[in-house]
Amino acid sequence: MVHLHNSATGQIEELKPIRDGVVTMYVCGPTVYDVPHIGHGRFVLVFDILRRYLEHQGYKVVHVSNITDIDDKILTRAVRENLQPSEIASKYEAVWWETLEMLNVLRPTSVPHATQYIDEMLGLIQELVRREMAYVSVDGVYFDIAKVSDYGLLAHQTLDSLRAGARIELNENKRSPLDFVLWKITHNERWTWNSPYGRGRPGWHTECVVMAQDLLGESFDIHGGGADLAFPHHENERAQAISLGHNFASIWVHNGFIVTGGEKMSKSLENYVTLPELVGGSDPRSYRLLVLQAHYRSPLEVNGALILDAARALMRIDSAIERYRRFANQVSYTPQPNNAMIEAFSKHMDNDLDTPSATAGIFAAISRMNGLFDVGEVDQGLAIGCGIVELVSVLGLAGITDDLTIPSEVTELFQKRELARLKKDFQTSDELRKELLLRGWVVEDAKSGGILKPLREV
RNA sequence: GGCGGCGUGGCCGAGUGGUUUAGGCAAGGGCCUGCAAAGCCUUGUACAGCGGUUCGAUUCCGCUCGCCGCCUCCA
Repeated sequence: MVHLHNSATGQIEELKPIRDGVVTMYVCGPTVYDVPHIGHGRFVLVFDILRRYLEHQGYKVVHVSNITDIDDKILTRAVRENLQPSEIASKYEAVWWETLEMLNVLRPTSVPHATQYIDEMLGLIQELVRREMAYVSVDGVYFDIAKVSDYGLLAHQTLDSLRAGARIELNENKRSPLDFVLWKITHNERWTWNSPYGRGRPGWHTECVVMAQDLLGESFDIHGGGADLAFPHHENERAQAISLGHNFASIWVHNGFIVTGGEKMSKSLENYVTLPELVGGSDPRSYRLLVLQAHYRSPLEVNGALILDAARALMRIDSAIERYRRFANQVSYTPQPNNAMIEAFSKHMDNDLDTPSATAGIFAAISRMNGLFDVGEVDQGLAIGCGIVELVSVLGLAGITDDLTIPSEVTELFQKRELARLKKDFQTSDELRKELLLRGWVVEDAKSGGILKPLREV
């Protein structure tokens, strides 16, 4: 049974899908006005891992993640780059998907765009106004948070303490500083839509409510995003949905931040690193492993040295899997995974996605498998190795170069070296080994003969 | 000011009232090897400080110090 921490209750709760066998999950996606940074990478990886695990457990996962393609930041950027806002959005959305592909992140099952939902948003706003949950002011339509009795649920604060701490500029047009805009009336701006309230554009908090409910229904299982989205974004989404009498999300899942030098990574500081920079410089799986080795709700330190550490750890996984395959090719049966290890893995993952323990289990299994192969216990080693392959794949860590082809000149050089080595002509064999290394191939001499492996740069 | 979290061995990072105190990387030693690589074995005796509860606390409680996040756009 999968259990997850619910930000709404502060408790770890059992995931009880509304529909048997199907998990409906909405994850707040990016506003596409710039290249994604490693913070985006974390939330994407965390929810990708959750999804892969749920699918491994036999659930069908309906995974919706939006693209916010209308926002003040996009407009600002459009001016700066001298492009249309829609051009900015599609440009950075393209970068977004390219980067996620490098990270081996599964595409959501649906990717709604805010601009495709303007009519639906207006419909929701009108309904909120009709129910007197929202009011029309001179510069827009505002949601009246005082009408929601448990406003502050996700912030874990009372209305009074939220009010006391509010740092929002006073706005004469709002009844409470915490009221948020549903429809922003803007004249003389190029990217606006008609509405009963005047030309303008929707507020950010409305789009996710509309899109989530359109694609997942009035109630769904998981709503996720970064920890900073809990308040006010998710609070405000929830306020709108429950104002319509809907249950909305059952479990709210929020991931922790990326920190560098102990501080939250942000654009205003110099600790800002873009995702393409990070994953482009080395094996993109390194970042995924780093994310896996910390709990998703903890802050996570990321820097170049740690990425290198993870890359080395990845080599351990890869060479273990290569070793498993060599042994698997020598037996006449198809190995089956060791059950105990799969069960232990699931037990950890079921416990609020305890990926640190789950990955530790994989590394422990690698040691065991190697030990078994070392002493000739091939069958037991294969069962464990088979489990390793399965679990590594569940976590999205499977190597990209699994089915590698060896160029014929490399094979030739390798065979020459084997011969030289058999003749104990170590000088020649060492030269050939160097030659192969220059071509990107490593030779390891085992008892049974040389093994050719692609060179992995760290 | 309000709310929440954290301080673990060289680094990252889990976890737990006491049996073997994860895991990764790095470091030392050993085995294997023509050399290497990979692998295996092994060492490090960590839990901010001060009190309290307890037979026993890193783990529970209190206080102190330090750090961080949210309360505004933000993954």
